[in-house]
Amino acid sequence: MADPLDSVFAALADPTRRAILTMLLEDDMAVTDVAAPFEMSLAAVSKHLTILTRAGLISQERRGRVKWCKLEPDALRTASVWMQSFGQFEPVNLEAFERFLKVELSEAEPMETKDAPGA
Amino acid sequence: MADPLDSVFAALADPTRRAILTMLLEDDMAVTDVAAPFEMSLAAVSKHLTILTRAGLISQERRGRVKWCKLEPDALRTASVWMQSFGQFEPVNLEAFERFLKVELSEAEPMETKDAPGA
DNA sequence: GGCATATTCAACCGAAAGGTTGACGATTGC
DNA sequence: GCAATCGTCAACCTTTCGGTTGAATATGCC
Repeated sequence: MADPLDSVFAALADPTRRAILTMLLEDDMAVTDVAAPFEMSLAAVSKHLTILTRAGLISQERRGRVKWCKLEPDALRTASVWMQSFGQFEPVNLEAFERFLKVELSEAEPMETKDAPGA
Repeated sequence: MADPLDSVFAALADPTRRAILTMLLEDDMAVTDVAAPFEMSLAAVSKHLTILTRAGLISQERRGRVKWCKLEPDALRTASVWMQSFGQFEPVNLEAFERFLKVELSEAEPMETKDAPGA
């Protein structure tokens, strides 16, 4: 996987890993505490954390016998920027991009879902 | 995969599919033309297009024996909003966007020098 | 030292991803 | 009508993914 976007998007594709990122948004956490809310084993969560780390989405720092997990938003920014480029069709129109962002951020709360493009 | 974010991010995790989306950014294309620049078989590309369709990232419309593929950016927006509402980082900065465009567009070029489908 | 705690490793498993090939159903054009 | 074109389907293969379990490796505590 040469392209970092590969690993970032692959990491984001799993609901458990997205939930972990959301948890880490509030605070840094130890591995055991990250694992607590999930039904799966600790080892499974540990694997998820490895995947998130390799994607650059989190960092892990060991202090004593506890490993602390910390959100690393930079990797998310890269992917976000990539996706933004599809939001508007004039690739170099930064004004449109700016307008788009304003609308986007103000609508950040209601996550509407759309499907069935067949229409 | 209940959550639409699952399928959207999973679709974006593959470099072939991201390349397809970039191609469709310029114009709607027939399946055969989409497949032309890639080394893999037509059937493989057809599968990728099915995945993109199920994620809602593109739509496919059959006219005669040709099936046209069209970008559907709305699905991307859902994922984008998720990342924005998530990010502690300041709203995507325009410099990063500009830098991204330069890199992305210069990388997209050699792929299309083959037969320039849909140009 | 000895034991509990924190985390990973290793081996294994079933399912899904991503690719191939060959056959097949439509559609078009001569 | 028949052959070429467009695209998918079906079967198959290999690799990766996401999970399990049990053992192993630190580390902290008394």
